[in-house]
Amino acid sequence: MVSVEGPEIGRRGAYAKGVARREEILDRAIEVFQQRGSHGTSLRRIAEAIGVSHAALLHYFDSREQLLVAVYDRAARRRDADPTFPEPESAVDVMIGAATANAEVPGLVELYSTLVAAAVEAESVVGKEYFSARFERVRGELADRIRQEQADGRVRTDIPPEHAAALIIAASDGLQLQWLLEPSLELRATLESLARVLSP
Amino acid sequence: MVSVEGPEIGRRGAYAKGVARREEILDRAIEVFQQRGSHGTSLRRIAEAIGVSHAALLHYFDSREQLLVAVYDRAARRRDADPTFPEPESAVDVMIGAATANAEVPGLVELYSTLVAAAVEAESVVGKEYFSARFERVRGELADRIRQEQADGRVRTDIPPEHAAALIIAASDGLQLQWLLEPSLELRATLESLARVLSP
DNA sequence: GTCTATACGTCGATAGAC
DNA sequence: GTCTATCGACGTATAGAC
Repeated sequence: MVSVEGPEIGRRGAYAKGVARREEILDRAIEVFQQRGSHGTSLRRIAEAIGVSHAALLHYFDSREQLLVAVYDRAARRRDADPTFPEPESAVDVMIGAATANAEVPGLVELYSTLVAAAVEAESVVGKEYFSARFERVRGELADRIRQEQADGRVRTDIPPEHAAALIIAASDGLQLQWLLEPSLELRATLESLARVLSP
Repeated sequence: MVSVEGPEIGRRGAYAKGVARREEILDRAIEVFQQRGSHGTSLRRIAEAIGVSHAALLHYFDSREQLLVAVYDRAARRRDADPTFPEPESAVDVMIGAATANAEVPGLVELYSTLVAAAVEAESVVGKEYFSARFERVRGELADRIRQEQADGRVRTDIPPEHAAALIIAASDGLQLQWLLEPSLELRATLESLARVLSP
């Protein structure tokens, strides 16, 4: 899982449909995923937890996948906006911060993994668009940071910034998966080892 | 996706049920996934492609998930046994070889991603067991290799072998996901950059 | 705009006949 | 060993109440 903003998901027009109610639903849905992960999160069960019919959810979202992406997007924005979060000092710190924050909400990491896996399938439209854009944006931002850090002599210069960016994201995502299956894995320390080999 | 062997999946007893027929089914199913990825691979559609009823598949496999894991396992064993595969020179080469071989069968990478994502969910029993064991085994094997390479002065010694092993797997898996969403990503070159920063 | 009711087709899984 | 029949749950779609 990975940080950063972008245009909001699944809002058809600026004020199409009840924005407040929509966000209320997303907030309730976030709680559901925090509690249950991706298990038992059919449209019908989410609707039940919120206290509406499943058809009501489809009044605000075109499909289950769009709802799930919107849930993840809102949860990610909220985390990125968290003021208690220390400003990261380096590109790797960005991912260490995000990954260790995620470690406290495994349900949302599950949601992220599920959605990315679904996004690579041919029939995924919303997810493919969202995560393609997200990966590209985060890679670009990290690459910019790394370029600057290389200029400052804080990162080795024998690796292209784009490679370093893609590797940092991949390591973070991949390690979180391994950690979900084996919680004794040293998530933070392993990412710090990556930071070490990237420094000159 | 990642290499290496282990005990076979979902075989109840040594010669329980028709082993030959079972393997026949798996081979046909591998073709289905190579062609369609994970899309359109319900039990019923796989059964249709093979020419049997979906209930017949459940005669050989306890559940759809078990079938899928067995399909992936068989495909992975076959690739690992491929004699045209050059013997890897280093731990990172192991993953570079596997990742670039996978690049020719995106359908099986999709299957892998889907299964790992499903394995982290609470209701997954077969998948959780299989991929936990697989990750642990591959981490152990890579860590052994890296320990040796550190002793030989071919890998920097300021990173614990276990961290390097987990990072190499994570980078390989995570990059394959990014590559599926953005095929212009330089999969092989990026992994080679990882090899470079790991060398002294 | 918000929502319920309802129906359609598909899914994984099970039971039992041949 | 393989089938058909059937089950409950699912995502999606539509009609229409308020």
